[in-house]
Amino acid sequence: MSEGQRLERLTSILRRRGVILPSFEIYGGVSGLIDYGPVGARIKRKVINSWINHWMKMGNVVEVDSPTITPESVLIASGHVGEFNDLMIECRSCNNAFRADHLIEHIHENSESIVASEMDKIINANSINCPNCDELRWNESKPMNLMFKTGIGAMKDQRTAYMRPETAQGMFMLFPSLYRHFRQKLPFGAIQTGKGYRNEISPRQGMIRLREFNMAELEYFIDPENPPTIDLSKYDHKISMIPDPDGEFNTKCEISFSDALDKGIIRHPTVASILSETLEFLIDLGLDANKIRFRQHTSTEMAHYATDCWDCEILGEYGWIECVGIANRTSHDLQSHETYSGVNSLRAWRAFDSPKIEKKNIISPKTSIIGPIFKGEAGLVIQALKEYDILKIKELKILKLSNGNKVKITKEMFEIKEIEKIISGEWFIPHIIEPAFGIDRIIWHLLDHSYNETEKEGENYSVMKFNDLVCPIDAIILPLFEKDGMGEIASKLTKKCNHIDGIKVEMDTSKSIGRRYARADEIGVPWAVTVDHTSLEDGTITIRRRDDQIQIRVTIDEFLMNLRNKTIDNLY
RNA sequence: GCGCCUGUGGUGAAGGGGUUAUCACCUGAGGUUUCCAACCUCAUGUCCUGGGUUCAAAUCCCAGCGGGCGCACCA
Repeated sequence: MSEGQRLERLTSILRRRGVILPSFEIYGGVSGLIDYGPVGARIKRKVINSWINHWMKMGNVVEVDSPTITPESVLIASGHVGEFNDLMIECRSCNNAFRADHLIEHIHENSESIVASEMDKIINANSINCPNCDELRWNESKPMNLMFKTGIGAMKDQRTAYMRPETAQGMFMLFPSLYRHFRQKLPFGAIQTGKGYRNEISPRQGMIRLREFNMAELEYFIDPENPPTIDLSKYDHKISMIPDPDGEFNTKCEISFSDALDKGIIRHPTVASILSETLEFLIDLGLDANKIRFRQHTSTEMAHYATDCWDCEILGEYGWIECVGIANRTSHDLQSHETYSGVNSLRAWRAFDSPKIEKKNIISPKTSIIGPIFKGEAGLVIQALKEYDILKIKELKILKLSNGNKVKITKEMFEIKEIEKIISGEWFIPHIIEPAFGIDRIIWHLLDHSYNETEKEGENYSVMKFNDLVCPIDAIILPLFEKDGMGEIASKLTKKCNHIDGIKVEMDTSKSIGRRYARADEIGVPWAVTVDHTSLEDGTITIRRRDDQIQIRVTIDEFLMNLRNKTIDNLY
């Protein structure tokens, strides 16, 4: 079998067996949109469930669910409206396209905020030639909107909105509610799975770059001064890491998470623990640990606010692909939502170990004297006195009130008092460590790593080696023949299996037994149960293990019990 | 977005102006068969879409849509 075609053979199977298919195909299809068919949707569901269960195990993590339609203001604050509206410009002589702001960044301070018409003027006035062919023949620059725009409300007066480009904003919006839910104690996390939308210029590479995609994100809110430490010893073996090439450790290495943290390659303890949790999740799903690596962003690649970013990359038919991005987003997101919205509820309280006692002098107006003298204006006088600079109070003779009037002040009207203020803590904006998972990319690599091509009696033979966590069908029931009552036993057994929570079983009666095994292997069914003549006599069935084709004979009850407990392996 | 290549049953392919479009596998029905893609009979199903050229288009031309690769973009 030639290596170059493995990708094509795999995609053929995925289509034929209803795993992944192009969407809207009878109308010609739409690039960047895919369907999960009957088999694929089941895999996707199980991957997402595993993901949710994995993070829920932390104990201080809850799931939330927010709208995909997001008002423009939210995305202005998050920076998406700015970032995702870059101007593109095209060279008429060589047809290359460039980001217009990149062409003029050396001559313009704020190159990202220029409108299209002004951009064209600047480029032509400064004779910026095409970096590729050195000609000065540009088309007009056009904004390239990477978000799907929509409007809330049916008539005019619509409020501009976009389909969310990430689920994270929903979690940020819910911070006040999360903070209350967790009894105002950090750290805690919120997870969300769901669709995200990016109107990619050119979706490529099958399901790697989609316009509508499944994402799963955890926002882990922490106190930057008391970052939580999590046990890193779970994964003590060596991990492939590519640290920031501009950093101190600039060579690819095999190192454990705890060593990488000790050496300062990973710059934050919580980031280290999230990296380790991420790896554990991927390996549990069945991805090949040797095809997973962590790559640190260079400082230029990183968003300006982030301090430590890692990509978890997985190797497959398309090379190394980023499947998870893990970032220390610091206080940036909550901070900018506070700034843009004007609220101050996106904060947490940090109690000091012992309350701080602050002593200070204040101006204390003597109201019993001021009142009779100034009558109606007394309130304003008291106010103005309190706000007066205490260092200059001794020279004070004429005081200007907020209504513009000036009044004469004498020493009898106030006194300087020393007061004690007990400060037991402070408000601060929590920092956020965020792992963002591209579920479709992970599923692709799961399919890729699970897909095994072998030969059986001279013929190509395909097996998907899924584990219990992700297999679309837990077992297939096969009556050897559909006569003498074998079919009936099989139907009853199928029904019983499907009544077990979380178990999905199918029956297959058509064609020879070998063909049915092959069909089941192709979509990764781990167990094939055969009802044969012996079953008619003593109620036993045979179980065939997909990965080594070894068969054992057990009673139906034994099978059911072990299927429920996922312990069939123990019968061997 | 641009350039090059490309699109034929569910899958993979042949056919490159001329009757009713071919093949393999798959799928369905029946038969046969005592556990790894067996066999027999029958059946379903296709020229991406829209224009144009022509007496005649799956075939040639143009556009759109989809796919692959490169550039660019994105992460």
